[in-house]
Parts: sequence; C-alpha cells; structure tokens
Amino acid sequence: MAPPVKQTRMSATERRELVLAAASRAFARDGYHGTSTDAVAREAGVSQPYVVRMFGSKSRLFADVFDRAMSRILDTFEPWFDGVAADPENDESWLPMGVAYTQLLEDRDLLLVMMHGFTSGANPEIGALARDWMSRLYTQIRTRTGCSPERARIFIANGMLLNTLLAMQVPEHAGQDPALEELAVCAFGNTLDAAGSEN
Amino acid sequence: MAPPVKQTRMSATERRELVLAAASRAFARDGYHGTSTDAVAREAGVSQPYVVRMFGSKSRLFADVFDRAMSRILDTFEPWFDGVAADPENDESWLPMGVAYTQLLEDRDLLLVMMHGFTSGANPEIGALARDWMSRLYTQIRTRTGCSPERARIFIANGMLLNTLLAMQVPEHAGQDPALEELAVCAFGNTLDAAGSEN
DNA sequence: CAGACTAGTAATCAACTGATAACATGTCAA
DNA sequence: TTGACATGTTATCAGTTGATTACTAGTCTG
Repeated sequence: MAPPVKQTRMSATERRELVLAAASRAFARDGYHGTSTDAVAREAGVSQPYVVRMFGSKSRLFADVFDRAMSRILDTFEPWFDGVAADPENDESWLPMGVAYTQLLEDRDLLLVMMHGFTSGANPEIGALARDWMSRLYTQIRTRTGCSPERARIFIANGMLLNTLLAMQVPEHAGQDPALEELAVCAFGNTLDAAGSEN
Repeated sequence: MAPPVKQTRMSATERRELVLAAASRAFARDGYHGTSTDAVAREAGVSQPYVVRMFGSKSRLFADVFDRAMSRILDTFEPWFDGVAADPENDESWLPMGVAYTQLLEDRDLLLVMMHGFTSGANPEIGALARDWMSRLYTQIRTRTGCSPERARIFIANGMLLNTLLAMQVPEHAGQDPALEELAVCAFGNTLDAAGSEN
C-alpha cells in the first residue's frame, strides 16, 4: 500500500489553460458535434463535470476554443502584412504570407478548429461567431495591406483550400495517391515536409 | 372512427431515393456527427429503424449521400471544361466554370455535403472517401482542361472558399455586415442573389 | 387463393451525452 | 487554527442515439 499522496492543486487559470489546450486538440480532430465533453476531460486529465462547470456548457467551451484559435491566427498574420502593403496587387508581395501560414502549420489545431467553426455555421451561436471572425479576418487583410477585395478574396480562398486539405489529412496520406500528392505539393509548397509525413 | 385506410406502398428504389434526398438535406445542414438517423427518418417520413436497415449503418448512409453529391458535382462541371481547354492558363477561360458553379448553387446541399465530407477527414472511412474524391476532382480538372497544377489548385481553392461561405450561411446574413457583404459579392459575384436573400 | 416475398413499423436496448447535485480536499488570510 | 473559499471528484440522471428484433401488412406469382 502506498501512503496517501499529498495532492498539489493547480490554479484555476492554469487548469483552464490545460483544458482549453485539450479541447483544442479534441475539437480540431472531430469537430464540435464529434467531440464529447468527456473526451475533452480525459484528454485534459480531469473529470467530465469539471469541464462542463468550468465553461458553463459544451457550446461555450467551443466558443472559447474557437475565439482563441481565431485570435491567434489573426495575430500570426499581423506582422507580415506590412511587407504586403508596399505593392498589394502584386502576386509576389504576398509570398511572405506563406511564411506566416507555415508558422500556423506548426500548430495545426488552430487551423482545424477554425475550419470546424466555419462549417458549423448551421448552429446559430457558432454561425454568428464564425461570420464575425471571418469579417474581422477580411477587414484585417484589407485595412492592413490596402489591397483590393479581389486580392483579399484570393488570400482567404487559398487559406480555405489549405485548411480543407489539412482536415482531409491529405499531407499524411499524399504518398498513396499521385494526383493528391501533386495537389498537395502545389498547395503547400516546401512546407509540406513540415506539415505531413510525421506520421 | 375512420375506416382503415388501404395503404399503398412504394418501390424500394423509390423510397431509397426519398431517404437519400432527405439525408442529403439533413447532412448538408448539420454534418455527419450533427445528424441523427432519426432526424433523417423524420425528414423522409419513414421510421428510424427503416433508415438504418436500408443502408446498414449511419456511416454507410453518409457515404452513399457523399458519393452521390460528389458524383453530381463532377458531372455538373464536366461539360464546361471544353471551353477552358482552349487556353487553360488564361484567367478569362475559366469564367464559364463560374456558370457551372451557379448551377450547383441551385442545390446547395450538394456543396454542403461535399464540405462536411471533407472536414470529416479524421473519421477513417469518410476520410479515405473524401481524399479519393478530391483526387478524382483534381484529376478531372487537369486532364479535361490540360491546365497546370497551379491552375487546378486555384480553381479548387475558389470552390473551397465558396463552400465555406455557404456553410457559414454568409449569403443569408451578408446584409448585416458590410465587410462580409463585400467579400460575398466579390466571391459569388452576380450569383449572390440566387444564393442568398431567399430567407 | 395460397404462400413467398417485399415494404414497412413498433418495441426495445445498451451505450453515450451533457448537465446537475452533493460531497471532499487543498489553500490562504485573519 | 480555523473557517471561508477555491479546486476538484463521485454519483447520478434524463434524454438521445444507432442498432436489433419481432411483428404487420401489401404485392406478386403459380
């Protein structure tokens, strides 16, 4: 028999961070409906009721996770817009944004949570949140670079393609399909190595 | 008391079509995990066990719905590729594909089912199916138009943006947000009227 | 018209889910 | 040290879900 271990406790904010990180991984993998609060709890190493009470409800937990993800994504883009602003209608000016995206690929969960949030638009709460963040993203691109709507549209479209390919786990499976491989190389460029083939 | 009504029955294939159409609407709205077999059954006007037994399982039902959607999407694009093939590296050559997409907007469920299938890539069965169809789509674009990988990538990226905006219900809510409105107009062009504002 | 087949339903179930309530334990200020 | 509060857990629950079984009724053929 081991003697009773003296349990040390965590501050609420610390634990909250832990749960949010776990929830981010879980939601990134299986989306809002595909993730149970119990799955989040197990991933965070706490009890399921604690997760619910900490955030009030599953939907509020997702909203928090989604907000954080979007906030970080916009923050990651932020410093790179300056380079684009000089000549925003030129294709080449946007190349640095690819670097920004490569940074985001280091924590894919952010992009996957974004995508799951966007495709849960039929849910009224999530839908309103998603549209609001999409609006902020578009506005940030336009105002920071001074580009045309068309340029901003192209940038977002490329992002949506990359997110979709990530959600489909194309990087992990590209080797099994030449056509998919070609598309992946074309879409991710050199960053593919960082993105896939870890598994 | 009404006398017992003589019930007429439907052929299995007829009923199957009905259920597939109902499932398509339901899955388009709420995705794979967000849709219960009971919801599909109610939408189709049949009992829940009948839906399950007719397709074996929920996942096989989704696979059927997804297959049909992708098949129809590719068929819709098919005849329009000829126009692109003449000069596939020219932006303007691709304009007719916008018309093809407008046709697809008449039954948005196809595009939404596609999107939900793509973003359910973490599910092994759905993921494999999704990647296979993405591969087919890419291959069809390349071989039918003779375009470069980059051109095909752009076409798919634009499609993913439109699908995402649809899933977010942007057309229905664009009026509430000028930035979103601008993006929607830029992305959907004239087809926006057909797409949104019905509600 | 008999019997085999087909098109369906009602009843039921075990597993899961989000949420609540009651309780236990660590921590810190007075 | 004590008591108030913050950090957690266990027990529990009602509703939902996908699936199975058993049953009913229309339809078609010989």
